[in-house]
Amino acid sequence: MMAETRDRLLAAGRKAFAEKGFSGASMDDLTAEVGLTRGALYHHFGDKKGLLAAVVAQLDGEMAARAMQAGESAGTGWAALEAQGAAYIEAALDPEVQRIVLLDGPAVLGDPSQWPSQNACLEETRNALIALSAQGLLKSVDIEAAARLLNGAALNAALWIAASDDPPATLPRAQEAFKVLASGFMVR
Amino acid sequence: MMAETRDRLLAAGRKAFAEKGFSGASMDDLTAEVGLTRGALYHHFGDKKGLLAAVVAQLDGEMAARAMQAGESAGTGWAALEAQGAAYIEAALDPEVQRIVLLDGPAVLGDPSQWPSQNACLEETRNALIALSAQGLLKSVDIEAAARLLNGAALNAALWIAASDDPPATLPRAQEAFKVLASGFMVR
DNA sequence: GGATTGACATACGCTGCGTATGTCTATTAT
DNA sequence: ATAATAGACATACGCAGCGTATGTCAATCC
Repeated sequence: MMAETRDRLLAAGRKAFAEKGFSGASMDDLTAEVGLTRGALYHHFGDKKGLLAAVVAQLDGEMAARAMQAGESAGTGWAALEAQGAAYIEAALDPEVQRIVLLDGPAVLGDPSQWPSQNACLEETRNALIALSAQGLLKSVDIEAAARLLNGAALNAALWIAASDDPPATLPRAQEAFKVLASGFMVR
Repeated sequence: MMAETRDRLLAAGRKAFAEKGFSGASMDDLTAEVGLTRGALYHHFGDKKGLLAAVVAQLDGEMAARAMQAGESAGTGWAALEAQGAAYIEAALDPEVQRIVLLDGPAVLGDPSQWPSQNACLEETRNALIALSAQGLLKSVDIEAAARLLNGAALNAALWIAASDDPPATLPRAQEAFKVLASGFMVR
């Protein structure tokens, strides 16, 4: 019963934050939509930010799962990183992800790498780079820095795509450029 | 007289937004600090978002000026882009820039490329890439996409650096990695 | 010299958050 | 079995903060 209430609030929060943004979402409306009051919300999540953090963690997990799957099915080596980046860009095209994880999340909760959810996507990128390094396919660069830059590039690409006139047409442009850019880390 | 009032409000907004974030900044407090009331603010900027937009435009202009100067003094060719990127990363280390332009700005005003201030830094990067392309030093990539990715990488690097334990030590790691990454766009 | 516009201040209402308090149910202890 | 306690919510309250409507005063235009 209690876990179900939490889930309902989480789902309502996800919807409201995606549609109206963090500051635009009313906790009164949000809770009423699932037949509850603010009392339940503050009991489970502490405050408005707490709910956002929970929603972000959920979305982050889903994104990482997709990226990991994409990386695995692309086999090993350099193709895995490229596939992962492409998947990340695609995931970030989701309006929910965009608004909640990429825009409001950092503004309200601070730098993503400090989140308890520990930015699972960044972790994925790091792992891929480590694997490449072990295979001798990577230039000698700072892994952490490289992962950061790649992630940032992909993230910004997604923002660009979503705001563009024709997202479906922009997507491949970004993904192609990402591959070329990432090749900067490749041994020649 | 009137321009001076506007400037005072702008300065107060810049300070308040930097220190307390957008939602944390009170328009009452902010205006009182320069001996005015909210009436003046709404007269000059329309609403709270209007003030933020004006502050962002100001900061954006300053950043672009610094990046351009760095690019010019680095001479021509590939070094210019690298210097520009490094300057961008450094500029983004400023807490004011960080909080206002990189965090709250996108969350409140939406994608930076849609801002009236037209993200001057992105423009700089684009120009540098065009110059490189004309010199035949650039792989055949989508210029717009490339500029986006480079900018995103630099931006995220800045966020990482600022949140790190030892920013001064992290800075060179990021800048070095940026150079390596950017070389992905270089003809071999 | 009256009318109009611009540059602010003042007053008001409403939304919305967080907290304090109340109620009911389900355990746990005795 | 019942008393006590803790958990899961709802209700009630206070307060900050935004936007708007209205008022005032000076400058300018006709």
